[in-house]
Amino acid sequence: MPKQTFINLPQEKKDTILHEAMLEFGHYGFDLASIQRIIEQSGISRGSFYQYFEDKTDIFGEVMLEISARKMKYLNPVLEKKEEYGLFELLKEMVKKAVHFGLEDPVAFQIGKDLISSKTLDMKTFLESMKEEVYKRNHISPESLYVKAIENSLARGEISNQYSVEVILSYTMVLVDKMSELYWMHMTRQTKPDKDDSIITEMLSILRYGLSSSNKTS
Amino acid sequence: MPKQTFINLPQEKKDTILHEAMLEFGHYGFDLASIQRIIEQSGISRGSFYQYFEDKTDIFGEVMLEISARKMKYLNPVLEKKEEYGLFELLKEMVKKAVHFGLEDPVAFQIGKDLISSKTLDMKTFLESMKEEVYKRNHISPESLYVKAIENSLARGEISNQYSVEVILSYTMVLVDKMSELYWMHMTRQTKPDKDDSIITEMLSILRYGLSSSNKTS
DNA sequence: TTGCCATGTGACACATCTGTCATATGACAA
DNA sequence: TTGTCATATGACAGATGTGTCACATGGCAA
Repeated sequence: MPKQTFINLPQEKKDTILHEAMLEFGHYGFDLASIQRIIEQSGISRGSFYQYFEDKTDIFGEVMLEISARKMKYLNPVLEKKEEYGLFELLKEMVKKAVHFGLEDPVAFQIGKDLISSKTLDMKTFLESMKEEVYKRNHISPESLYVKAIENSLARGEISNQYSVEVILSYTMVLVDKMSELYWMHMTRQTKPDKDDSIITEMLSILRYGLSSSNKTS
Repeated sequence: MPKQTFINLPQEKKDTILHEAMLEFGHYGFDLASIQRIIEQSGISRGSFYQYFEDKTDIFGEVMLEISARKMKYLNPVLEKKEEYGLFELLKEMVKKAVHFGLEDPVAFQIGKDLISSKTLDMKTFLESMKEEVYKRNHISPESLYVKAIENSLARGEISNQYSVEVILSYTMVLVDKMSELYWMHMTRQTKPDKDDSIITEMLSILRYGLSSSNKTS
């Protein structure tokens, strides 16, 4: 957690520092990110930095919280209606919102995407507790979200009960990632308007048929 | 490429150095790996190291080639019969072999698994050319392998032609990763014998039904 | 034996980074 | 005005890392 000194800072200064830190972490990843460069870019002195934060991990945590807060703004409209969605609609909406977040806030997006791979031993446990914190703040986790949607769809008979929820969940989560990646590539390469989500539709229809009850008797 | 001096070395010494380098890269990843530690562990001097290799990238490349050579030993039995397999059998065999490789050569496995995430800018292009090199040496690439299998299965009517090959390929490759991960976790946590591949079977059957022609008319 | 050449060695120069500390600044209260 | 306290600063110590270079060693050929 940042020190009180940082919290007391005028919002503008806080924003600058966090922004520069985001750029640094996004560009170099955690391990290679340099406090040196962050303070140079932010225009604060070395001494000040250590009066704001304990160390690199500390500011990194703050950056992660900021990013997750921003991302939640995009996801919340979907989450609020989560009871209404079946699994497939939920997946589609989540993918679209995640990518829209990336398009409109690329700096934040970049970090969340592939910063998750540090080799510092302490880092893995730190990231785990980070996730816990984020889930706690937002009263939600991907697992609980998707498990609920899966159970809903099971109850509705949209999904065959021949598969275990664990396997469906794994399947689901890995597809979310892949669909996001493909949709992202599609959205960033095309100059076309926003509307073409045919890639998501196509991948989801494979999933839908794969999980459909009709297989049960085949 | 390593210098001639390294190539001239007695095999035992070469093995020691590459082994220690593998441990180092596996433990710390490329960015945080230290030549210092590699030479300490290998018992060679700093000067010698630079007479063997240009720099860290150089020895890393050699390590990657060694790993891919080892992995190919596991995959080759499958690849030799690739024409005989349909997509689903091929996927199953590839996953099983990849995990068996991991079980029997964990050090090598670890590096291949998640070392692919360096942030050094040059690194991304380096890794790309590395892959090219490996594919060239083995006259194969995952893409070509799976595309062929998909086309075979399409020809046999096992797969509906309502989906594009690109989407099926994406689907396939991401599932290979996930199935490997799950099967790996299963194999490393259980003390049970080797035989239980039910997780793979379950995930593949979702894929099989998802891609099956019968959906076409539904 | 002598001389040559491939190989081995570690001290060294230079760079980068982190975290600390003595000191400066500036605002506000007494 | 003066004293106090939060904040700001950058020089500094200490760690770690890379790549080089002048010199040592040891085997082999003449």
